[in-house]
Amino acid sequence: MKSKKRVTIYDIAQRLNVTASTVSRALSNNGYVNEATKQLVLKTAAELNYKRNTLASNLRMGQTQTIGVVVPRINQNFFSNVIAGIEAITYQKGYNLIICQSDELHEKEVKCVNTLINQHVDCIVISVSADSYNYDHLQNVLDQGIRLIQFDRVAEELETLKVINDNEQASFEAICHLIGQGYKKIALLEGPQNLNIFRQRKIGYLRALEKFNILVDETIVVENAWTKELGAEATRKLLSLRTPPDAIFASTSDFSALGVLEVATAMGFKVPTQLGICGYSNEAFTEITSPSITTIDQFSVNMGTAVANLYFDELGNKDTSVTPKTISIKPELIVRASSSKKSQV
Amino acid sequence: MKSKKRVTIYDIAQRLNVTASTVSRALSNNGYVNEATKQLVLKTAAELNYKRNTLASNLRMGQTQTIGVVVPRINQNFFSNVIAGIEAITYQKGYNLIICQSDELHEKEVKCVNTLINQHVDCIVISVSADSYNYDHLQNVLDQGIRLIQFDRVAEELETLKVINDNEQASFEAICHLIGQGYKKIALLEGPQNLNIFRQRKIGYLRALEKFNILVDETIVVENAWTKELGAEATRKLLSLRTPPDAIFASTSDFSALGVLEVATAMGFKVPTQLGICGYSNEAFTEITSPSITTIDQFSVNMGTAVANLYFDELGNKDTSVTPKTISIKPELIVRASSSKKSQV
DNA sequence: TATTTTTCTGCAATCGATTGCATATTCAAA
DNA sequence: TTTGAATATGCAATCGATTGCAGAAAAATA
Repeated sequence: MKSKKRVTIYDIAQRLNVTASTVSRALSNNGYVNEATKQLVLKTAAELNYKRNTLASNLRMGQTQTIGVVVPRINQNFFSNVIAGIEAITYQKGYNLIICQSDELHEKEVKCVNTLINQHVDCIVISVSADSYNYDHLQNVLDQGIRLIQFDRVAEELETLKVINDNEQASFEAICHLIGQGYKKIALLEGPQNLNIFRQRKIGYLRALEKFNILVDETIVVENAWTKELGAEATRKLLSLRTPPDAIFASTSDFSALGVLEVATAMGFKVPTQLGICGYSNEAFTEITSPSITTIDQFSVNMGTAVANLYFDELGNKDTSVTPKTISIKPELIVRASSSKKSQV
Repeated sequence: MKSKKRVTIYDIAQRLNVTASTVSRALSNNGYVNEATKQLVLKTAAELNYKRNTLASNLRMGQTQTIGVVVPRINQNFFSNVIAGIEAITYQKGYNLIICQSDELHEKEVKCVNTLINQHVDCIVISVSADSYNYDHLQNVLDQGIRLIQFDRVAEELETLKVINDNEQASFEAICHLIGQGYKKIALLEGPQNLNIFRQRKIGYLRALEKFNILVDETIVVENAWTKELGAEATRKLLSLRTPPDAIFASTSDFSALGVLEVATAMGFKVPTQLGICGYSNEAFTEITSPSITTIDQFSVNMGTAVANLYFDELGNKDTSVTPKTISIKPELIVRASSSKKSQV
């Protein structure tokens, strides 16, 4: 029942007493074809409900008009937005998207990348998983002559096109803002330091402290606090210190910041008067918590369009090697109630 | 620079002085191959960094181990969760996912489906766009011998496998709950009625009213209020009525419910005492608004796994036609503060 | 030892679309 | 009318992997 034989160009050719070559030329608008013949072919193709077999075509042409995307989690806001951004552009160009998710696992990421290579995608777009410990698989992509674009979480040592956020600057500005609001002792919830984004955010934090001659207090810098639960746990400890911090920068995510807010409220700390909070990512919910949470917008959809445009502008059909290039998108600090001590007073 | 020639089975064959047939058999573990030869092939393949060309393989084999997914919006929570669910299963089975987004546009949806057909995906999984006005393109999928599974928003008249939520029942229960809490005049914010899900939710609403002998008041049934803005606008009107409703069921989405909440609060209506609110979808933010919003959880990730499992269990490699079958997932009413009048008093 | 069975490998066709080259036809310029 | 260019179409190879068939070699059985 299933495999009703698909219609091919040979079927059309036979019916019109021409060869497949002619049909192919008519359909692809390539080379000389008599206008009348062409119309006939088109008409017959429509009648027979012909659909081009992209597999065959791609095999012959040596390219697939397909871009493979590997992200840690498809259903994480930031990534699904980036994907949507990529899609907006690739769709216009008639490109397809194969989406893989690494689940933050290096092993799975490697498998995904290999599958994409096997699929002969024209380009692989990736944001690496949190536990990446080497980038051989990405080097491999390059070796196979496949374009590679990294975004957000990137392996800095690989010479590829990259689209990143200026995490350091954003983080720096966030801390400056907190200091400007009068907070004196600012804790940092940091993410896995093997990821560039978290390293950069920490650097921004340190740079801001330095600027204001504040000594770094390692006891209020908490590692790996990047979920709501971990953020909550860290906060419980921080606020139980003899001299607790008066602000917490959840540099990992807004979820973490939410954990901070909930625990702080539960422990009777008034936000923002007794405790300032700043998150990262501008998740939708940050606007509607009470108080609303100060955070950093990453322009995720734009990041996606930037990635796609980069491909078409820089790599597209060019056959030459490409000079590595990094596009940096400036995130925006969004000041909300959770860190507005001055305006509150 | 770019097109470093990829290694093929012929390269391996040449090096070992055998034919491609042997190499193919060795690599695919198919048919007779001398163990020693096989090991040699495997070793050489690894050395040369050989990657199978899936295009060629798929063309020859007539199937792609790929499933195409079409959703209205990739970066909409519900859909990205379903996709994540699908991915979890398909990944285990070694299948690939091509993701398309219809942007709620019928025309684009048709194009996406056609692309997927051209790509010879083994199965298309779709949730139709809001402005679908016919389903020829889906019939076409079937005609091409491609499996089709619909989920959530389905074209009921098409005889395919379907995975849906029991929207009617969920809606019914939500209204019963509101009535049970003492709300007497319950407004409905409804979605586009060409979509099954919104029709069903309305039916559930009507059925619940009927059960309690409440007459339907058409003036408090608002069409197409499925964004936050539209929900807000509708609420502004509803609450300005001479006798405003004392509860609003935003059957379209939690965003709409959020709009309701914001406007109600702004207009000085106390939630839940003066106005009960119930949303739909259990978006993350519903838990952290104040008051938190009563809503309905759709088990979106499960829906994805159900879809994928359905494919492998029912369609997989079977060559027969399939009896249409509908899997209905029971959503769960999550009662929160926004509708808990009794417990408040 | 003769015969059958099993294992191994190669040949060549196949999947469907594309394209360089060759041939044939048309049309226009000389 | 002759010549050259432009137009139309066909032939056959190609992309890379798979597989039915056939022959050869090895192993098992009579």
